[in-house]
Amino acid sequence: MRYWLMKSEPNVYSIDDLARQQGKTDHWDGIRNYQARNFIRDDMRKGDLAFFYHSNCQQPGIAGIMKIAREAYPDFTAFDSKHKYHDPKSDPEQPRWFMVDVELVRRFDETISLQQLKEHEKLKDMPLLQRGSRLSIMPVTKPQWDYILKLENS
DNA sequence: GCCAACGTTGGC
DNA sequence: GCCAACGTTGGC
Repeated sequence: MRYWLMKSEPNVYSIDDLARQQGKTDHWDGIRNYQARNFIRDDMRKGDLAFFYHSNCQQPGIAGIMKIAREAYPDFTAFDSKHKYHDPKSDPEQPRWFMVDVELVRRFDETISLQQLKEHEKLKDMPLLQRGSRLSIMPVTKPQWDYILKLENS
């Protein structure tokens, strides 16, 4: 079982939006980066856990936990010419982009802020904290995962 | 809104 | 295959 961190801009799609979905489950669309795609397509498995990270907002940080509810399948928004995530280079015969389904496990009472994460030497190797890193889907090691969970109530 | 860092595109 | 130009990301 693996652990992940998945970024989303809350003004586009927040953890509250996920909480409002039927069964608190939704597809995670719009990944248009090859490294991120490879992670979800090749390495994510049903039952893996992921942090929901809010990016590009007033308080960037980890807002809660999700579970991977369905493994990778073609991102159908790429096929829709009217969709903002449309990519003419992806077609149903040879899909370029993939998505998974996620299910909300729980929201944190308070977001674990990026600033807070930066304060911990134990987390300094996370891709999230690397200078200039823009990766939107990234693996989290078990020690990192456990360490971050302990920050929740500190 | 600014801007540094990064990924992608496309001419050559 | 190089690399300049461009678009995007995301913290601040």
